[in-house]
Amino acid sequence: MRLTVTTWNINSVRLRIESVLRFLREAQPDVLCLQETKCPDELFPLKAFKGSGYEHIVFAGQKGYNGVAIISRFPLLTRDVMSFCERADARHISAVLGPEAGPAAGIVLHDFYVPAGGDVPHRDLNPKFAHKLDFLSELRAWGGRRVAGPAILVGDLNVAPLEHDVWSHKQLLDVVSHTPAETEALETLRGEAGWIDAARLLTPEPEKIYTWWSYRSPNWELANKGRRLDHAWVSPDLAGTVRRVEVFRAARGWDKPSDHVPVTLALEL
DNA sequence: ATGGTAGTTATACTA
Repeated sequence: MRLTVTTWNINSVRLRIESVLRFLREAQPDVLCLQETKCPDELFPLKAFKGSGYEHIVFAGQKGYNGVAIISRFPLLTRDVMSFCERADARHISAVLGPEAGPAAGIVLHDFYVPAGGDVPHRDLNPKFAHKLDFLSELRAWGGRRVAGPAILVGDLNVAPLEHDVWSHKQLLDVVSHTPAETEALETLRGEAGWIDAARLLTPEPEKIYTWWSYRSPNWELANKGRRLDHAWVSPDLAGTVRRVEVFRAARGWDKPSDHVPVTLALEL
């Protein structure tokens, strides 16, 4: 079977609910993992998904900031939420695909939203950057222990780890999301835990891949000063099943867009 | 070299 899992930082699920439904109609992934839903649980737009074919939804939100959700065609088991840095931030949710998913049953889905880290890339000057580095350290401590059995980790990791994950490696070396402190931390924790970067498995460097274009840059399409902040990783046992990683760039040009676009991982199981 | 935009929420804050 073909299993498709999309990750998308939606930057307010309520404001962009019509874009979410449009994407589901057009791309029809099996699972959609959202970040930055910016929505308290009691206000999550569950009813909007009724009748859409996506009846299995887990979410963890908070007022105003952060928030993650997994929206699935297949039943989801064992919703789990981890907290990092001793904060109540809604930055992770996981679930397991149920028996109805056939060959995909039992795959663990992790949906992450890593802190953006503010503007100044120095831990002593910027508590938000310190929080980001601490979050990555905790992710490293967690990842090494927990990857056993088939698993997929997706999300807005807010780091563009490789040289060709940004429009200009040299110009972004001191810009938060591409500093060596972040890129080395992310690559180290990924490697130690054995996660495979699915996008780079199929599209190795030096080909550029971007999934985010700043709101602050006019003419995003022409300037194309993007970064690859959104990732899809698979456990080693799934590496041989990766068939496609698609960046849905068109969504950046939709009305009232998110600054991130959907990224869809396709596995043949 | 700087400031640029967007969302939530109602004032700064986060990105």
